Formats: sequence, C-alpha cells, structure tokens
Amino acid sequence: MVNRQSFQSKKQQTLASLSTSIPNLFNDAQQKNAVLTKQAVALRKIQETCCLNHPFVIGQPLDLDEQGEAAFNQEFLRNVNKILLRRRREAHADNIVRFIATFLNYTQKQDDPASDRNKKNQAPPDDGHTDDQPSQDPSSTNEDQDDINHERQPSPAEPIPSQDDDPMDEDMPETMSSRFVRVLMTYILKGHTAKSQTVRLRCCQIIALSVSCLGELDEDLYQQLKMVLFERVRDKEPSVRIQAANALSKLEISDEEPDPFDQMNISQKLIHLLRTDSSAEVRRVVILNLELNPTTLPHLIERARDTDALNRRLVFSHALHEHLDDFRTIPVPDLYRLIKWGLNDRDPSVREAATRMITGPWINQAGNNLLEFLERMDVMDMVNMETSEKMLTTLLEKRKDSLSLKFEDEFWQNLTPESVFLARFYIKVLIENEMDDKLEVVLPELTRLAFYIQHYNQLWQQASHDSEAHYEFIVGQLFEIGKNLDYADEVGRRKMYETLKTLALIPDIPEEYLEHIADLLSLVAMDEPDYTRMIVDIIGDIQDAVEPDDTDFDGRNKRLRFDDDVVIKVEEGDEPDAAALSIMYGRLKCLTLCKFMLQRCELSLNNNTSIYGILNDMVIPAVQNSEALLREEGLHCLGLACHLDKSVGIHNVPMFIKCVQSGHDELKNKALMTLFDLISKYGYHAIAEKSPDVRSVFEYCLDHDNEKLQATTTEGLAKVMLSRQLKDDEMLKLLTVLYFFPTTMENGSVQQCLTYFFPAYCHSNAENQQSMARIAVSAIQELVDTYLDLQEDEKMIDPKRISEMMADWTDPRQLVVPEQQETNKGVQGPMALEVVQVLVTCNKNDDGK
Amino acid sequence: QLEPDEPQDNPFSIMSSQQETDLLSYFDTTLSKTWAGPEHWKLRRARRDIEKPEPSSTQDNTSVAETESPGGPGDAPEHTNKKKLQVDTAIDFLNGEEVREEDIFGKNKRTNITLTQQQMTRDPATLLLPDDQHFSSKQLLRYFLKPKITLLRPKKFLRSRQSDLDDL
DNA sequence: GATGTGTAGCTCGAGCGT
DNA sequence: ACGCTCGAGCTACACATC
Repeated sequence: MVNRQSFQSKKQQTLASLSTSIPNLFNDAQQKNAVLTKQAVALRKIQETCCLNHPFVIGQPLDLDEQGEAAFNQEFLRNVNKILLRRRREAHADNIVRFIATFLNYTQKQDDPASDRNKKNQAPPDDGHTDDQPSQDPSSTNEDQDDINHERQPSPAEPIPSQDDDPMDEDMPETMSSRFVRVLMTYILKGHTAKSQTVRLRCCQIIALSVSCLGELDEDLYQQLKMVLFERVRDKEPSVRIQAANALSKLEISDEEPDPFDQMNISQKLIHLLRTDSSAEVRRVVILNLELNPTTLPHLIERARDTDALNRRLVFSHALHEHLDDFRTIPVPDLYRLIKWGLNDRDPSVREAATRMITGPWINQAGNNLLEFLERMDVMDMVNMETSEKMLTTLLEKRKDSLSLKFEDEFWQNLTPESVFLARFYIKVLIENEMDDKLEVVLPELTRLAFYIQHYNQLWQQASHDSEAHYEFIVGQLFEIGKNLDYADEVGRRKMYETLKTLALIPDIPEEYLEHIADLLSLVAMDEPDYTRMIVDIIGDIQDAVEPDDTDFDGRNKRLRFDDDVVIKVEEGDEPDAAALSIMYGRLKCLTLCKFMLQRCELSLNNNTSIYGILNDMVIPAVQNSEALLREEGLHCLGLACHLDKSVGIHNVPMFIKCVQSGHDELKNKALMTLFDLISKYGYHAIAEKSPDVRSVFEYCLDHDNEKLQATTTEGLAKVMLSRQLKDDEMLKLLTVLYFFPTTMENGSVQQCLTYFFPAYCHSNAENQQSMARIAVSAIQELVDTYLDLQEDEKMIDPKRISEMMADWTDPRQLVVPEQQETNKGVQGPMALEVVQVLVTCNKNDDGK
Repeated sequence: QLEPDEPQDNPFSIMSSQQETDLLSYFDTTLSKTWAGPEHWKLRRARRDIEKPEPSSTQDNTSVAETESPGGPGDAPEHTNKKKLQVDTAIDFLNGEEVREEDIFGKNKRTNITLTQQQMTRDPATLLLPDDQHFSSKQLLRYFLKPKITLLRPKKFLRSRQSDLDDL
C-alpha cells in the first residue's frame, strides 16, 4: 500500500532524527513563555510515528512497533535525565516538568475515545505552589486541540472503525500512551531512593504534576506509586516532602486503604503532615490541596494558628474562602475561635484575609443580608460577644460608605436581637468616623431611648423562659447605644435616671448590666458628687428592699447573677435559710454597684464626702465578713477608695499585705492588685517605707503555684520596674529565672508579659540594661542547673537560646536611645569576663554559649 | 530620654512625658513580632541596617564620600552582569553533556534518607502559636482596679456638666 | 578513617511595597 | 511592573561517632 509505504519511510526518517527532534522540543519547552501544548502535540506526532505500524486512528486495535517505541522512550528518558539533577526552583527544569505533565495529559487523552469526543483537554494541574503561573492560556489550548483533530482525519484509504463498537474491556485495553506512562513512571519511581535529594525532589515533582494526567493506572503501578509517595513524604529533606505531599494530595482521596507501615491512609497521612511536619511549606501544600470535609475541617481551622503567617493567611484566603459552601457547617465554637484568631492576628495580611473571607463569600452565603448573617452567626450567644462585636465592627467599617440606614420609632419599637446589635455597631462606626449626617437619622433622643429601655425591660420581666434571653439581650444593647447619646436635655436625663434606677432595683439584674447602669448614670449626673449621691441613693434603696423585711424573698431566683464560676458556697444544712442568703446577695449587689461607682470616681474623698458613709457602713464590714465573696468585693471597694486618698491608701497597706499572706487565692489577687496600684499611684517608696514587707510579698507571689497570682505579680512588677520606681537586680533575676523556668512554660500570661517586658526594659534605658547584664550570668547558671536535672515530663527552653536572648537584651546597639560611647562596651564586657570566670572555676559544666 | 531620678513622691511625672509614650508605642510595634515567647524566638540578624547608615552620617560629608565613590560606578555594570549570569540556567538538550544514570540513581546505603517514625511524630503544639493575650503597653499603663483609666494622663472620667456649661 | 550530625554564613528568591 | 528586603535553605566546614 502506498500509504503504508509512505508511513514507513516517514517512520525511518523520524527514527533517524529522534536524537535531534525530541531535544529540540525540550529546548523549546523549557523557555519561559513556551506554549507547552504545542510541543506536546509535536511530540505526540513523533510518538505515533515511532510506536505504531500504521497512522494512528482512534479506537483502532494497537499495532505496535516495539523497536520504534523503545527508541522513542529511550530518547525521551535521555532528555528527562537532564533535568533530574537540576536544583530546586530552577525555572527551566520546572518548565520541563510541566511539559512532561502536559505531554502525558495530551497523549493519554488522544488514546482515550471517551475523553476525545469532548476534547476539553484540561490544562495539567498546577504544582500546588503559590508561585505557579498559569502555565497555559486556555484559549490557545483549545485552538491547538482543534487543529489536531483536523490533522488526525483518517486518510480515506484506511478502514474507519466504527466509533461505538468498542465498549471498554473490564481490563483497560493497552494503548500506546498507557504503555508510555508505565515506562516513564517506572523509570521515575527508580529515583525515589536516590542519594541526591535533587533527584528525589524532581521525581516527586514529576509525579505530583503528572498523576492527574495519567488516566487509568494499572493497579500494581498505582500501588507502587502510592508506596513510594508514602515513603517520600517522610523524606529527610523538606523540599522532597513538599513535592511528595503535593503528589499524595493529588491521589484519589477515596482510597482509604491504610499503609501497612503505620496504618494510615492517604487522608490521614496528609492530616498528619498538616499537623506535625516541621516545614511550613509542607503544611502549606496540604492546606492548599486538602479536600474540605468534616474530618479535615477541624485540622484546617487549627492551621489558623500556624506559626507561619502565610499558612495562617491561606486558611482564610484559600482553604475556607471559596471551598466552604456554608459556614454553618463549622460548629459554632470553632467558628468563633476561627474568626477571633483571624481578626486579631498580629499579622495585618492575615487580618485582611479573614476580613475578606467574612465580607465576601460568607456574607454572600447569607444573601448579602447583614441581619440574616448575624442570625446565622448566633450573635446572641454571650460567650462569643467580644468576637461578634469585633466582627460586626470590621464588617461595618468595610461597608460604612455604601450603607445608609435610618432608624425611626417603628424600628425601635420592633427590635430583634440582631437588629439592635446591628444598630449599636452601626452607630459606633458612624461616630468613630465622624459621619454626622448619617448619625442624625439614626440616633434616638435620650427620652425616647429611656422609654425603649423601659419598654423592653417590661417585656423582659414578663417574658416566658423562652424569650427571656431575647429581651435581656435587647436591653443590654440599648444600654450600649445610650452611651453615645447627648445628655444635655434635662427631661431626658430625669427620665433616664428613673429608668436606670428601676432596672438597678431588679433583684436578679446581671452584673454587667449594673456596670452599664453605673456608666449611664455617670452621663446623667451633673458632676461627680451628684453622681456619687445618685448611686448611694440607689444602694440605699436596694438595701431597704432586701434587709428590713425579708418575708417575700426567695434566694434561688432573686439572686444576683454573676459569672458562672462564681458560686456562693452554702454550708451543709443551711438550705432553709433562704432569707439570709438573699440578704447576702443584696449586700453583694450593693458592693458591686459601689465598686463600679468607685471605678469611675476621681475626686478625693474630702471633696466627695458621701462616699465616707458607704465606706464605713458597708465596705469595712464586708471586708470583715466571713463570707469570702463579700470579703473580696469589699476589699475591691476598699482598694478603689485607696485610689482616692493617699493617707487612706498608705494606712491600709499592711492590711492588704496581710490579705496576700493569708487570704484565699482570689483575695490574695485582689489585694496584690491594690498594692501595685498604690505603688503606681503613690510611689514604691511611699509604700515600702511604712511596709517593707511588700518586697517579700512579691517574691512569695512570684513563686506561688496559682497562675493568676503569678501573672498579676509579674505584670505588676513589670509596671513598677519599667517606670523605674523599683530598681532591684535581685528581683530582675527572679523574673528572668521565672521566665525560663519549666513550670512557668504553661503560664501564657506570665510568658507574654515578660516577653514584652525584658526587651522593653533593657532596650529603653542603658542603666536597666546594665542591671540585666549584672544578673544574666548567674541567672543562666541557675537555669543551666535546672536544665540539667529536668524531669522526664518537663520541658524547658534550650540554654543556648536563653543565652542568645540574654545577649540580645544586653546588646547596647539595641538601645533605643544610644548611650554615650563610654557605656557601650561596658555592658557585655563584664558579662564575658564573668562567663570566663565561671568556666574556669568549674570546667565540667559548661553552657552552650 | 528618661530622667534618671524623679522626686519619689510624684513618680509618674516620669511616665507622663510624650517621649515615654513614644517609647512604649515603639516597643508595641517592634515587639509585636516576638510576642509568642521564647519557644518561637529567633536570633535576628545583627542590626547592620542600623549601623550601615552610620558611617555615612557620622563622617563629614566631604572626604569620605569622595573616597568611596570610585567603587560606585564600577558596581552598576557588575549588577547587570551578575543578573545575566544568574539567569543562565537553560539546559542544552541538543548538545549538552550526557547525564549518567548512575549519577542520578546512585544510592547511598548508609545514609538514611527518610525520617524515623519518632522524628515524624512531633508535638503539634510546637507548630501552633500560643493563645495571644495581646500584651502591650496598654496593660502597663492601666491600673489593675481601674482598667479604664490610664496612668499617663489622669484625666477626669466624669466630665462635669457644670464646666460644659461654663465653656459655652 | 569515613560517614553522620550540627552549625555559621552566605546566597538567592519569594513576597511585599511602591 | 519594578525593585527591595528579609528570611529560608543551601553549602561548607567542624565535630562527633561508629
């Protein structure tokens, strides 16, 4: 046959020129702007000519020229060899890897009758990196495809097999490309144990980009591939793991067969990498490729706290951005944790990504309706209040210009938790941005607001158990809105006062509402003495209501509601004494209100005499009360009173010290706080002069096993030392040792306070720095000793790092205000000397420096 | 700059200077990257950036600038050369040297190229940030018992309405 | 003695800002 | 798009270990 002969001569030519034609295609393909499909098409043509005995016809039984095929394969692999030793991220080599994938994709599709019909030749997958450029222009890809189909028109002389006569065998029919895939993959898999990390890297990279281009794989080849990846994902080199993880994530996730080595299936392995791989980039690959489902979701959310900022960002900008169909699939606690992390991240780009996620797809999911969105977010749940507030503020900041709301009487009469919440923050954002014209149509008058509060309070008091929380929430939000109003109107102020007083007298008003009331009354009052009188009056009324006749009080449902963890302990068998209980709750409520008032007072006691009465009649007795809660709240009030009068303050210091020494933990903490406040206010010496015990009290609390107490002490000392009221090398050393001490590792408050304190202390002032230099060596000696006999379960920072950090603190170049040159050398010089001395005296124990 | 010793009865005059606020907000920004504590602390590259400008600024702008300038003009072409040389990673598939397969697939019997199971199981917590308490100068500038009042400017929390009227 | 392990310094490139 | 900067990763070297 003529055709056959011409084909044979073409084959001879092609085979003869293989060693130039294929390299030329590779040369073209490596170029930056290469349209890889073009080279793939050309290569396929060569492949057909080499491997077949006839011109290629789709669906025709394979008539293979094994020798020609071998020649083609050999030449192809010879070229592939040249990139296997090319280092990571070399653009030309990377292009060739993409070319290989493109070719595999193309040649495989050509042999597949099913996919050939609709010939939507998908571009080969990206390599999962953030750096990948879209490798191909989709339009050009399709054009090329069309060209090919024209060229592949079977010649008229050839018998044209019917297109639909060939239902696939159960075993896939062997094709030219399937044979090629097997050869190439088998070859590439050989590289997975190569000595050179680059080879392993390149092999995994080829697999990663090619897996989805391979069509149906033989089971044994697939298994082999999977096993290789299972191993490479544990490679010593992070760069190899990155590619292996990438490849693994492209395998069918539905394959749940566990690896006999560690009993983990693909999905589990990816999650394991996501959580434990030390390389941020490996984790990143998984974040970008892991399928979102109920199993993977919590682990992806966890990555919002990844140490790597880019990874954190990708959680918001990628993993949960478009791929999450409905944010309600995230359990509410996780949802709020996620938002809290995102919006409060230290890295601005993460915050930005989190904001975009919420303002974009998430709002869209709620039909772009803010109220619907808030409803879905369940904003009424007070546990997440702070985050809800932050979120709505962020949202409205973004939309403040396009949003124009108008709140009229009808709106205020028909509030829902969501609408009042929205109103509150809309107002807040408008005020912060001084958008006065928009504010005008939004803010209610003071009198009206007082009326609304009253109205919803009535509804609250009458509400059924189901709707109680609903109205309670609305009242709380109205309080907040009230803080933004103008209080010039006399009538409005009076109305507000009456309303607030009524609310204050409600027996089970929540503690935070009492604080709102204290706040709002400060706006209602003419001046501070007026304010104090108002509150004292209300306190009197509360007392009158509780104490004189206790006939209709029932301690259980009339009690003041505090945070859940505050539980008043009733001694065994005391239950019948409900009246006594209710009296106690009443007193507690008065103290709490008094506390809120004192927090807002500035005038000295002499100028605000109405406080004296309350101090003597209520606060002092409470401090001596046997009930712990009353003692605490009384002490708190007394501490606040000490703020207002120096002599009262100084006079009471011994009492506070006593409380720290022998009170219960919560009382200790309150007393300690007061002591630090008094030092801040009146100076360390004014306190220590009369009561030298303070210093030892602080030492005692630094060592205390109550974390909160430790944190208060640390923060207090940080304040006092940063303000340079207390200059005390020994105390500084205690703080330093505490900072690195194994038992403090878990105490985040102490850690983060001191992480701020030490650099700020040392770099703000040369004298401070010298103080640190003086104690550093002995501190590290102590810490090294501690390190050497760490218990099995204890963890501690490596002494080497400790010394690095101390070196950083004592580095004179880091001083914000550079000292005159004299002191510069003098800081670390003596330290070095001291180190040498220590080393000389005991040369068996040496630190890592 | 800080006053070394202030009268003890009025210690917060130290803190009330504008410079003190600046200093603390300086630390608020610089320390916001290292907040996570010693476990995530890294040794910063020596602050050469701060020392670099020094030689030019501390010296007189007459002689030194002249002596260093000869190096300047020579640098510019070097940069472009470097760039061209660096980009030269193209592979010659046609005439390039053959790569020997034993170089590629050479194995190393003794070296372990995979991590042990123990190396693979690290504590996930070490790769997560601790719960951020957002410690900043704000904490240092407030009273424990009156958190809304700053130590710096003890301004009146309650504004007297009487004085508002007076202002008009 | 060879090979594995840990570190210091340098280089290059990703990612950010303009 | 460009250029800069900082940081990750690579190489080379020293040391330890079998």
